[in-house]
Formats: sequence, C-alpha cells, structure tokens
Amino acid sequence: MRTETVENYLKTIYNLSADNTAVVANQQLADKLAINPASVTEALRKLHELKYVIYEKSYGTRLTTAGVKMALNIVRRHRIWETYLVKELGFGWDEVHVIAEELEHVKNDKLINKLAEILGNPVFDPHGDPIPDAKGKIQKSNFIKLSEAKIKNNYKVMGVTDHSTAFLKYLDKHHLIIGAGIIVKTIEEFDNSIILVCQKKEVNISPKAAECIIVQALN
Amino acid sequence: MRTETVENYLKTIYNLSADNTAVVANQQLADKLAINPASVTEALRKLHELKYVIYEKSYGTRLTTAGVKMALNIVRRHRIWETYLVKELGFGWDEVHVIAEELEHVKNDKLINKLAEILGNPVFDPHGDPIPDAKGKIQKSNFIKLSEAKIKNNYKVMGVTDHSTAFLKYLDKHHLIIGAGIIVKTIEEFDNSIILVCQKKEVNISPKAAECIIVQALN
DNA sequence: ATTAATTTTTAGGCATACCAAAAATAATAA
DNA sequence: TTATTATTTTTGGTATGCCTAAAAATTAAT
Repeated sequence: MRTETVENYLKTIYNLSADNTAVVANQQLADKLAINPASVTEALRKLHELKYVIYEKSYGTRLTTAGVKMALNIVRRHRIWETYLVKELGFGWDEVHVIAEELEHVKNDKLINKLAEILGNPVFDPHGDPIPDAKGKIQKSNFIKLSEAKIKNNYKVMGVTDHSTAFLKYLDKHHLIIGAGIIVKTIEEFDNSIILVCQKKEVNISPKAAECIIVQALN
Repeated sequence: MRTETVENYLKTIYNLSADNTAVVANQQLADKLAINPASVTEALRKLHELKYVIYEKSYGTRLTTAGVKMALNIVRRHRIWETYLVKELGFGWDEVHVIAEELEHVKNDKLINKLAEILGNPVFDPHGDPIPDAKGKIQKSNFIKLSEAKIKNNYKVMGVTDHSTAFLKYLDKHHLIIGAGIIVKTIEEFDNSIILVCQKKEVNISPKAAECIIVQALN
C-alpha cells in the first residue's frame, strides 16, 4: 500500500474513534474519505495484514499500538503545520486545513520538530486540537462540547470539531474565536438552540453548531 | 495521469533539456527518474496526448508552451522551498533537496508566494539555481562551468549542477560555497584537473567535479 | 419472530504506473 | 557497407486503489 493511503486511513480511523476509545465502522470511514464502502473493506483487510489495525469482519476496526503510533505522528504533522501556517505565515484558521492535508504527508521529522521549536512547542493547534509531542504524548483536557454546557455558566472557547471553511467563517462572524469567553444565557426548550453572550453580544447557536464547539468551564 | 507523476516528468524534462533548448532522450529520463525505459515511452505518449510535450517516436521529446509553464511552476516551488529551508529553518544546503522533492508537490500558490515574500523574492536558490518568479520569468545569467574556466582568471562560485549530499559536503570541506572567490592556477595537461586557490588554500578539482561547479568571471 | 432497512462483503472491472523480455530502430565502428 | 552495439518500442504482466452491482450478513422495526 502507498504510504499516503495508509496515512490517510490511519489518521481517519484515529479521529473517528475518539482517541482510539471506540471501534470504527466501515460506513464512517467511507463517508469521511469519500470512498466506496467496498473499497474500505478491501483497504482494511490489507491494513490488518500490515498489523496497523485490528479489523473484525462485520464488527468494526480499531488501531493497533503500531497504528496509533503512526496515526499520532500524522496528526502531529498536520497540527504543527496548521499552527505554523497561522502563526508564522499569516494564514486564517479557516484556510489552513486543506493545505495541511497535503503538507502532513511530507515525511521528515527534523522538519516538523524544527517548526515546533520555532512555535515554542505548542500543545494546541489553531482549532484547539491537541498536538502530540515528538513521542506521541498528548495533552489531556477536561473540555466539553458547547451542547453539554449548563445554563448561566461561564465558559471559554477551546476548539472546534468541524474544520470546514464555512463553519469557521461563521464562528469568526460571531467572534467565537479560540479563547473567547462566553456565558450561556438560555437553552431553548423546543429546539435546544443555545443563546449565549460573547463580547457583550447575544448569539443564537443551533444545536448542530453547539456540537462542534469545544469549551472549558470557568470557575 | 496523477499530477505528481506529470509534475515529476515535466520537471525532469525541463532540467535535462537545459531550459528547453535541447531535445531529451528516453534513456536520460529513465536514468534520472530511475524508471524502466518502457515506462518512459508509455508516459511520454500520454504527456503528448495531454499536450504537455511534443514527443516524436525514436527521436526525442521537448516541452510545449503549456509544459514549460507547468515545469517552471514546479521548479519555482522546489527552489523557493529549498531557500526557505536553508534561510529560515536552518537546514544545510546539502540536505534540502530531498525534502523539497516532496514539498514541491504541495499545490498552493498563496503559500509559495508568501514564502517568497518572506525571503525577499530571491532570484537564486542555495545551489545557485535561478528561481522563476510567479509569472515564470527567469533570471538570465552569463555563468559558465568551472571546467570552461581559463587559467589565471578570477571567478566567483555561483552554483552547482549536482545536488547530491556527497558532492555538496565535498564542496563545503574545501570552502567552495556559493559566493566564494577563486583563482584558477593551473590546469593539468594530462587529466584536465584544475588547481585553484580558494580562501588562500590550494585545491585540486577533478574534471568531473569541475563540470558541476558554476562560476562567474570577475573583472 | 419475521420483515424491512441498513451495512458489509463478494465478485468482476477499470485505469494508473510500473516491470521484464523480445522486437524494431538508430547509431557507431570495423 | 555491413556488423555490432545501444536505444527505443512493443508485448504481455503485475500490484494498487478505486468502482458498480449483487449477495450476504447484521441491525432495527413491526
């Protein structure tokens, strides 16, 4: 298998399994990779032979230790590049994902470590996702989704789980950038939309959007 | 055809044809790309169909206008990255070629132009090769190979045509870095090796090495 | 517990990008 | 000019990574 193919599968499995705590279904992979389910079955069998995943027919897939290691490496490369593009090269947080998707496949540890060093070995990328260190160690956090937030509580925006340009631009518009403080005012009973205050302005967040915003409780 | 394949063929044809002044033979391509000649024939027929090259059976290949345009773009990406790696990230000139070989395929003009801007839009890369500008315009120069240099004349090292780590390290050892001034002392009659003075030290250069060093006449 | 819907797998195909070996063509030397 | 050598092309294969359509297995609904 081509390394780029392997890397894309492992990275996607890692992301879909929520840090390898859950098993991933073929369908999920097919959707994320925009690939036919039949092709996914085929690829997983090969990845199983290569000892990167444990793939059980009609049940699901999870990464082996070797698979996690490789996945963390790709995730690191992706997130270091995203951070570098934003912090050092002046790109917006909504445009770096696509570029990092290509840069992440450039295989040279010295390069990534050099970039990380210049950035001061950051632990979170511009979307609030944790960056594994050179050994694959990842920062644990007690963040929750905005959709799980409680009324009248204070939170700080820590990240997003959707990296699409459209969503990030939408957040920018409402000043919901990383680090922004927010207060949950009310949660609508009939549709679960969240009314919050950010930068002294009231914002109405749909349940779908609230699922994609990661926050940390304050106080 | 995969874009990466196309890019590698066009770039190599460009480099081998000395700025598209000469026709390139299949064998040359096969050697440079480390690919079977049969595969080269096949690829060239496709590139011809795609209008990137004019390929005449059993004669040779040259780039079309579209082919040159694409080749210059790849060459630009490669050389900008090499310069950035050396100037901004602290890599040695002997280790950047391999990395740039991968980075050159990341397709994002804004990124390359941003890097170029940071570097002050350089016109030559760390090996002395000219960097095409965003429009494909390339700096003309009157440089010659060291092998064509005349006795007792002064020259300045401007570049190399061999990018192998081994060769570049060899040059470093003799202080033959870009910008270094040299005086050709003698040219051995029987084997054409060149004895020159660089940094007040005498150095003996083999004809093969002299073929790979680009110099500019001074005075 | 059946039926219905969904997911997964199998089977058969296709394009890409390579290869080795043989045949055709061109270049070089005797 | 002919013979020898080198290069190029043809022919017939292979592995990869995708696809569609249909079958099989699993899951959900009645």
